[in-house]
Amino acid sequence: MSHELLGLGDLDRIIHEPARLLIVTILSTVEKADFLFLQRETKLTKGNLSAHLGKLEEAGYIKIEKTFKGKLPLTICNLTANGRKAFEQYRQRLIQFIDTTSK
Amino acid sequence: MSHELLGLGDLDRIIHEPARLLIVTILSTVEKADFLFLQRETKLTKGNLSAHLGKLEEAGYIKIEKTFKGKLPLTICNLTANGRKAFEQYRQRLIQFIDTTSK
DNA sequence: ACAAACCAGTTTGTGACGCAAACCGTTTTG
DNA sequence: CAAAACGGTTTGCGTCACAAACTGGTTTGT
Repeated sequence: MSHELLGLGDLDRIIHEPARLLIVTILSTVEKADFLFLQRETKLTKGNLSAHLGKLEEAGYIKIEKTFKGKLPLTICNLTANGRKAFEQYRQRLIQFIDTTSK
Repeated sequence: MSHELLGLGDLDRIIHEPARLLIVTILSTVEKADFLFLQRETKLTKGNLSAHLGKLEEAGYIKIEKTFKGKLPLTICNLTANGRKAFEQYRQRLIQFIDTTSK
């Protein structure tokens, strides 16, 4: 078993964090989600969710659009092309890991 | 997609850390490994490796045996039953995640 | 009309963590 | 007998995840 092959060394830490992996996974199925929807689905606190969204945006993995629904603020997120690519690559690494460790 | 099903909420953080995942994966194939062997395989610094081994031991996932090879200290590690179980459970969660996200 | 409660988030504080550099006691080498 | 090497451990530091506190605005109650 080559440990280079395991590819664990260069796992994307942005996506590796479980809370963010969950967010990204959700976004990968839905192409638009507002803050409160994400909060309900992830069960994260607002503060926590806000921070993770900030990191994902800063990494260029999601786009955050701030608008209004009536008079209330509304934050809408969607995966960018880079985000989708990073997610897919992360999944591939997991698959590779699982595959390598199952023999 | 139920996010409960993704099981990302209760990923074992001890094992989730890539460096430790690598260590545990190696130990799962070898049933005994000394410090320097692990260092060569993981390419971690000594300090880093020492700290991670400490956490794994504290978690009850590995047993650390300190002996001597001739006159030099020799640290030998092996996975405990709990460690093996935790590793297998972690792999199962990854498999479940991959499976859930591939449809 | 004015306070109290609510909404949709952001900022702050804190404890834990990952990492490498510095260190330590011992042993071999020049 | 210095000095470098061995086999690690401890320290220091920047970063992070998390929840509590806060903010700016809106609705509700009286």
